[in-house]
Amino acid sequence: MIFLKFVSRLSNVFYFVTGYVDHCITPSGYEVGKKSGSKFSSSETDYTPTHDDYSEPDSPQSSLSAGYFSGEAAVTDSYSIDAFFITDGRSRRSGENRGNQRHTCSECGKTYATSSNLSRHKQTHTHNLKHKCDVCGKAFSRPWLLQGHMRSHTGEKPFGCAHCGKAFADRSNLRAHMQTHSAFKHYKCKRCEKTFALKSYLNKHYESACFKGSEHECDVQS
DNA sequence: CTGGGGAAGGGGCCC
DNA sequence: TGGGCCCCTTCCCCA
Repeated sequence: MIFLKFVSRLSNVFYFVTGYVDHCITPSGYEVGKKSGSKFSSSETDYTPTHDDYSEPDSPQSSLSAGYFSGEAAVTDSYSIDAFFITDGRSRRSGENRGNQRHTCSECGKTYATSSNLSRHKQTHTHNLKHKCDVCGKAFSRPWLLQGHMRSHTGEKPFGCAHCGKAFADRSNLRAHMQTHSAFKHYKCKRCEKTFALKSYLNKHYESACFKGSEHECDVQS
């Protein structure tokens, strides 16, 4: 069973921020990541924000780096950049090719891969927020949203960057932070050709004077 | 205007 | 059916 799970993760997609090694991080920092066993380098696995091009990993090693930072906040784990950008395969892309019947919401017409997903979605129509914070009273639709919210009260930051030591309460925020370590800026403005490391930066740029009032589309620098 | 981080929402999938 | 974990995305705020 454990082996099957392991194999399953082997087939999962992953991505990696390019340019990081040569342009940004300290050698020692990268070595920490290398210890995780990943053989990938920027030359062989380019991170593509459109997620159109994934490569199969040759090595299953990932997860956590050897580094451990204990800053002001309690950091449970620290993640190297290569380890961090290897997913466990539960990404939204993994089920796209299944071709299963979609489940449609009778209220809004949105479709979902599973009945469970549809059921969960329907809760957003009823506004049934049954997961309530004991501290501030704020309610959430899902338990893990409450968990993440509680970290804002406790100051817990389980996700640490193995390269700079900064810790985050949210994994996605750490992921975004990892991209700031990359010297390559994958998102390019179609009008002025300025490039940005994060898509959100580009979107903000689009809302700036450069692109105000005209059509735009996200372009990815190749 | 850009860069960065915090917080939250919601879909995919597994158990 | 629902919890839990994954992911991406967006919004907001601040330097």
